[in-house]
Order: sequence, then C-alpha cells, then structure tokens
Amino acid sequence: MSTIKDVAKKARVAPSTVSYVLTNSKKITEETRQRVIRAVKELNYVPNGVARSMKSRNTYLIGLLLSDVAHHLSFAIAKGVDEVAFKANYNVIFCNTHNESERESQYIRLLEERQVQGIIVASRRTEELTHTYLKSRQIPIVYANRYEPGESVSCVLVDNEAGGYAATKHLVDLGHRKIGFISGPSGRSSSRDRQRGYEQALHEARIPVDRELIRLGEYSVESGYKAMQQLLELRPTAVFAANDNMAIGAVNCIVESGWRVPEDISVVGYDNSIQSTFVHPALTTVDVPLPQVGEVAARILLDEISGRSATPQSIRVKCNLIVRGSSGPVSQSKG
Amino acid sequence: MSTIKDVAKKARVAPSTVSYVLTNSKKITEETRQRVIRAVKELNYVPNGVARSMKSRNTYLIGLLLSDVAHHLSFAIAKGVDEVAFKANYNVIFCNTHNESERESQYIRLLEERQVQGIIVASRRTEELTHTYLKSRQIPIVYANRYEPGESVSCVLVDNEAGGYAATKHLVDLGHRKIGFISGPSGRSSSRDRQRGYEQALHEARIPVDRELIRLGEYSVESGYKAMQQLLELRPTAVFAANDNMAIGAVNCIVESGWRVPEDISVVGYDNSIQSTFVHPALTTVDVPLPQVGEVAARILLDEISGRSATPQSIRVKCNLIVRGSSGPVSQSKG
DNA sequence: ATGAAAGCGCTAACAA
DNA sequence: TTGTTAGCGCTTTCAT
Repeated sequence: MSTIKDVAKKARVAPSTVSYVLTNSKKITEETRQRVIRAVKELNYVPNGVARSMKSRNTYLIGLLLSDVAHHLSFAIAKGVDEVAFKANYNVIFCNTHNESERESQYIRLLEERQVQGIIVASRRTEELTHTYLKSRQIPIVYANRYEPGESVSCVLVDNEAGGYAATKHLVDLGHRKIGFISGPSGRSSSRDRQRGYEQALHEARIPVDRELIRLGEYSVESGYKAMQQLLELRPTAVFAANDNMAIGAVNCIVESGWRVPEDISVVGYDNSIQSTFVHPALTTVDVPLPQVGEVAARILLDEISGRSATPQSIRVKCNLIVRGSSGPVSQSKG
Repeated sequence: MSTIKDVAKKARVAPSTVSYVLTNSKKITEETRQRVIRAVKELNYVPNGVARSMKSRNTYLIGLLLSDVAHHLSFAIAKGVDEVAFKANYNVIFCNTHNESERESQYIRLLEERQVQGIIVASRRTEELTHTYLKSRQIPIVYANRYEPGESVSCVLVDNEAGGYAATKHLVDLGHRKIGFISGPSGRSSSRDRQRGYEQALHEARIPVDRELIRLGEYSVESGYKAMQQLLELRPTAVFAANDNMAIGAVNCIVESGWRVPEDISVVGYDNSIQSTFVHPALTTVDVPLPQVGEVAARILLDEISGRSATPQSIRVKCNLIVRGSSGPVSQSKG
C-alpha cells in the first residue's frame, strides 16, 4: 500500500501538496496538479481514511441499532438509512442487538470507540441507560420507528393514528357503521395509536364507539382468530385489525364460520406485509413506509451531526391505505 | 473527550503504562493497575479506536455488500455475518448496492479508504471488475449465496441440489412417480441445481425423466400458475416448483381447475418464505438457512484475514425439508 | 504556489 | 516494572 509520501516522491512535490490536490483545498498550478494526479494513478494510491479521520476528527460513520425480531422491518429501515448516509459520504455500521440489553451496551461501547458520529436506534426498548449514556457522551442520536417518551431526543415515527383513521374511514365510506377493532397487545403504542384513529373516524361519522366491538389481540394470527370469534356474535359488518396477521386470523374465522369476505364482512389489516397479498381475498391494509422512516431518521441525524439542527425533532411519516379485495360496500341485506 | 494522556496524568503514570493496563499486554503491579483503572473510570475514558487502528493497522471492520431485491434474504445474511463478526470484535459496514455496478464500485472505494479488512459480497452479479480489483488490492473477499465461477475465491452457497433432491425424494417416498418440475428463469444456477436434484432423485427411484414434465417458470406466482396449466394436461400426481411463489401459483391453478391439494396433486415449493405458511394448505417447502450462510461466510473471511486460511474454499450449506400440508401420499384411485 | 513541520491518540521497541 | 520516544498517514499552519 502506497502512502501520500510515496505519491509525493514520485510527483516530486511535498506530501502537503498531494493533500492539497486531493482535497481541492488550495490553489495549485495545473502542471503540478497533473503530476500529482499521474503519480496517484501509477501507484494506485488510495488515501488512508483512518489517518484522515484521525486528523479531521470525523469518521463519517454512523451506527444503526436493529433487532431481528422482524427481518423485513429492520432491513427496510436500514435501506433507508444507508440511502441517505451513502449520499452524504457516510457509512453505516450494522448492529443487530437481538433486543438484548447486554448486547446493546456492548455495541454502544464499540461504536463509541470507533468514534461514530451518531447513532440511529431502531431496536425495541431495552436499556433506559443507553439513552442517558449517549446523551452524556454528546453522541447525536435519533430513534427510528420507536416511541421515546420525553422531548429530549429526536424520533421518527409512523403516523399510526392517521393510518388507523384512514383504514376506518375507508370502511365508513363503504357504508359500514358496525365496525369491530382488534387491537395489538395492550401497552403497544403502535396499536394504541391505530385504535385512536379508529375511534376518531367513528366520531367524525357520528358513530358511537362501542367498547364491545373492541377486542384485545396480540398481533398473532391465532389471537386475531379468537378475537373474531367473539366479535362474530355481535354481527359487525366490518373489522379493522391492528395488524395483517390478526386480520388474516379474522378472515379465517369468518370464512370457517360460513360467512364471506368481503360480501358479509369486510376486513382491513395494517402493515402491508408480504402475506397480506397471498391470502384470499388479498387484504386491504395500510402500508408503513419504513424505508422513508430510515431516510428521515438519517437526515435528522446528519443535521444534528453537522450542527445544522440542534433542537430534537419528532416526525411522523404518513402511511398509505392499500385497497384490495378484503373490503367492500356493506351488504344491502344487512345495511 | 479525554485521551490516554489525561488518564496517565491523573494516574501519575506514563501513557504507555495506561496502554499496557488497558490491553493487558505487559506485567503491571496491581497497585498501579488499580490507579489506572480508577483514573479511567473517573474520566469516563474510552480509547480512541481510530488512533488504535492507525497504529495497529487493523480496523476490525468488514464490508458487506447487499442488494435490496429481496429484503428478508439480505437481512438474514447480514444477521449471520454480524453474529460472527461481533463475537470476534469486528463490526460490519452495511452497503446496499441496489445491484447497480456504479454504486457497487463507489462502495468498494469507500470501504478501501476505510481500510476494511475484508468484504463479503452478497449482492447479485454486477461488475466483474470488482472481483479482480479487490484481488489486486489483496483485500480478502468471500461471496455469500452467490455463485462465482473459477476457483480463485471463497464462496458460501446453499446446497440447492441436495435441497431439490430432498424435495423430490419426499414425493417419491409418498408414492408419486409422475412428478412435474417447474423451473426458475433459465440460466439461474439456483434453479438449475434444484432441477439437478430433482432429476437425481428420479434416477435413484428408477423413474425416467420426462422432459414434458419439466416446465419453465420465472419465479413469479403467475409463471407458476401458467406452467401448472400446461402440466395439468399431463396429469401429474405431484409437482415440485423451484420456489414458493411458483408453487403457490401452481396450487392456485390446481384448485381453480377443480382438483384438490394434496389429495389429487401434491405440491412442494422452495425457500420457506413467509407466504408459504399463509396459503392453504400451507406449503411443504425447503428451508434455506441464510443466516448460516452469513455465519459461514464471515467465519471464512475472518480466517482469511487472520491468515489462518490461505486457500479459497467453497462451502455448501444444507437445506432442510419442511413438510406441511401441501404434500401427501399419492391417491389410491390414481396410483 | 509550494514546502517544512507539528501533531491527531495510540502502541511498542527500547531504555532505565 | 515503568518511562521515553518514535511513528502510523494524514492535514494544516506557518514559512518561504
């Protein structure tokens, strides 16, 4: 590996001159510039970024904390983060924490030693420590797709309330008035927000919120199935589930009970998961633009790194309703 | 940020002594060791990895080239790579090439400047240049889940032939003798190998390979459907598709034609994709252990980096047959 | 317009 | 056992 000195020698200039040429940081006569360029080519010289970082004190490196509980979600965020980082000449260090606090703190330590200039946390809640620690270390941090109570840190979230509203409004617009809701595990903000949107859409349509029509699920197909069994007794004409898997469970239950989707009961899910397109009928659902979450998070982080933005900001990315076969107008016989 | 000098001053020792303590690289009296440890704690000292890399000439960094054509595949590999890397104190730089050669070479350049100690390529074939370039740069490289002709480089592949064999053998064992095969796009080695396994299983069972029973698909649901339409005329009792999506298309076609799966026709897919569990009946399929591919690739790379292994090796990871509802014994009426 | 030299934070050979 | 010192490859101030 040749160094800047080798290039300098070959071009018969001082190392500093090579540096000036390579970074365009000073006026250099065209002739010497050419000599340097030629020497660089002949030696296949590639500058040593480690040495450069050492001097300049910035590494152009950011850390990305992910978990592997949901593969495709993590990758989608990572893709968005890398997209923005790459364009700004940053690179992303991939950290799969498994949602284990032990591992999370080990990664944090490694990242800190590496002098990363910022960290994006897209793993689920683990150590509260992490947050305060990074704050004390003055390392810029942005949470992606993770709600962080308190206003002292930037986070990029999905607008689940608007998504829940859109899903429910869609059903209302189709003439439904008796619309069930299957929630995720209690305490999950994603589900809570979707439910809030559901209730808001009902309010707007002057449909009273019936607590009986709201059932607790836990994001699994089975839990959706069970919740639907209970809901069926109340004869809703439509159901909105807080995620696709529960919606699929609901559809299974409806079909096995002898009803049709969407003719008898419409079903809407959430997530626009792969499986939502493979069931029959394909699910009407709400798409969560995770790459965009990653992009926005990276943009905020880079702004904080460069000092362009000092105050933490909280951004919500819009979700899009995807209408497919599982939702339709309320049937006349029941309307 | 405090430096090693600050710690040295506070502990009233020389910087080198601090270094010795921190790296356990020399005998130090317990007393001074404690003084150093205490100073480190009080100052919240974290060593600067950039400076350390500068001296030691190793960065403990590897690059991972991925593409986003199939999210979950890429993430699965990345997870495996990171698992092994993390345990060896390495970190992984995430590079999403989009399978664009332009971007790939930009990443290569960035990684080279960063002095990464090795690169794992899990993106699809793009620039032939990349390979020869990295070779010339003496940067260790391992291909993951990507076939690389020539023996001059390590690669970790999935044993698709054994997988295809297992899938077909499973059908043979169930009594089937007229087994169709739906291939992927011609030229894709993954499909070719699966087909080879299919043919081998037939040979072993002394079932002649009937070219009519082999149909060209292109890995999409629709192509599986179309291929099945043609196959149906030949009345096979079972079909093995080179991936799950085509298998799902085949099932759709079979059911719409009035036959039942698996009672009339058994179907086996490949990939163990999410959707394979969401169709009815759930697909019998072949699981591709991509995290393991990533792990093995990382292990080989680290071996090459440390000089433990010099000769390129080619490893094939075993796939596992997952038996679900879409395959069953050949029906008596037809047998 | 170019060169000389200091120094980023650390490690390691050598000295004491 | 501990300290002194040189130097990794680069950038940048200051001098020429």
